[in-house]
Amino acid sequence: MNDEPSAATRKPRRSDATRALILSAARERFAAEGYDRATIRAIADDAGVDPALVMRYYGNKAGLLAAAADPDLRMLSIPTLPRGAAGEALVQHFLERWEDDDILQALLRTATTNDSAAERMRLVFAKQIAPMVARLSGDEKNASYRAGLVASQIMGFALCRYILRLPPVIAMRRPEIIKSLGPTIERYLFGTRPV
Amino acid sequence: MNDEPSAATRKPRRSDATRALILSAARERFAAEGYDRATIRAIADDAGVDPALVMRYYGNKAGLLAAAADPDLRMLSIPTLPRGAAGEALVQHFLERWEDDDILQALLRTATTNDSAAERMRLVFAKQIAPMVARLSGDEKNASYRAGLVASQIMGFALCRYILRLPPVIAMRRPEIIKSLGPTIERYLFGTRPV
DNA sequence: TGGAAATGTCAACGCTCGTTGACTAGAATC
DNA sequence: GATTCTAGTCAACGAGCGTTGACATTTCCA
Repeated sequence: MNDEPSAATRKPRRSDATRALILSAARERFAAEGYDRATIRAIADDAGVDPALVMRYYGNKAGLLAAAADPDLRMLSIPTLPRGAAGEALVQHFLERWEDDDILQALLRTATTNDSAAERMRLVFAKQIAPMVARLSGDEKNASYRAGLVASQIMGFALCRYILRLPPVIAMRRPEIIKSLGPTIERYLFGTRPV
Repeated sequence: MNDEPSAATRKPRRSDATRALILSAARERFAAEGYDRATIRAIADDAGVDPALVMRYYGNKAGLLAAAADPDLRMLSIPTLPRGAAGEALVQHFLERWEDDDILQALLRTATTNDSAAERMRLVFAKQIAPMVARLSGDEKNASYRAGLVASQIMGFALCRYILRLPPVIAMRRPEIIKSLGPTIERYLFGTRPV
């Protein structure tokens, strides 16, 4: 997904700070406005840089999106939990991810009208969510089915809370969210699959 | 929401057929591409008219969206069902609505980057979903909380299936969807609210 | 120390978009 | 039958966008 050498192996460039500034501004703009409405000019402005520099570093607008929208859901940090604990733990983990990382909002806002962003969401689903669900559920055979259901509930909640801002969904406090959605996720992980 | 006189009371205009043609083209374009990417020029082209005519009839692009995105979820057609039947019936009803009416896709695609569309979704939630949930659950006091949960699951599933097109979510057949999501909706309607 | 590379700016291009106002043809009305 | 209203077209505008290439400045290295 990221064909650049990792930060550890690559020798530092003098422009790294500027690149990071641009990327951070891009994430914020993409998160707030989505791909189409977020302009390179505005992003460059936020970063205190000329628009042409953004092109120099990231090729074009799609390249900037690709560089900015590479989320890490940190699925490996979730321990393998028994039934009765896994659902709520998962909900809590996702809530934290959504609130800590602008990228997820950016990606969701963008993916509804931009197919390369949607493709990236499918990749995140396949590479991060599905394996995690397979591990937690212990049901390798139905893992992608279960992962699809988990994703539908988690992303639906994020959509209603962070994007559409439905008042009763915003009003919910974190413990209530965890207690409300936890059993749903639990059932999607461990419930019997209908015939 | 719609300040024009209804079709029944207003005397017919010679241009009604053209207006309907434009509206239908707009719905399709908005559904397929979202507000920003759908251009008035393309919509006018689909309808076989000049772009200026769209402006004449709907004022501006926002007015066209407002006229086109006025969904009816047909909530009144859902009978008051007992526990054990309501969840699955609701899922089935929403599935049909999403597949029959382009507007819902258009509205969702648009609402992620356009606040007036998001406002319209909040209105649909408040005027159509919440009252229906209040009626079905019989729990007037917690109706908006329950409605928020129901919306999060239903819209999340629609998002994953129709917009993001996650493969395992597309692969599910209708009976499986109903059996999988039904119990979740059921719990959101009738389950005890956590403290 | 001198030249090459890297970093960054500036002005402009070509394109598309929403929107406007003048205009034409046909229907309705008196 | 003259006039007024409605339906629709046409060409153009101004603005904003992504993108480009030429240029200035600073840093690195032999």
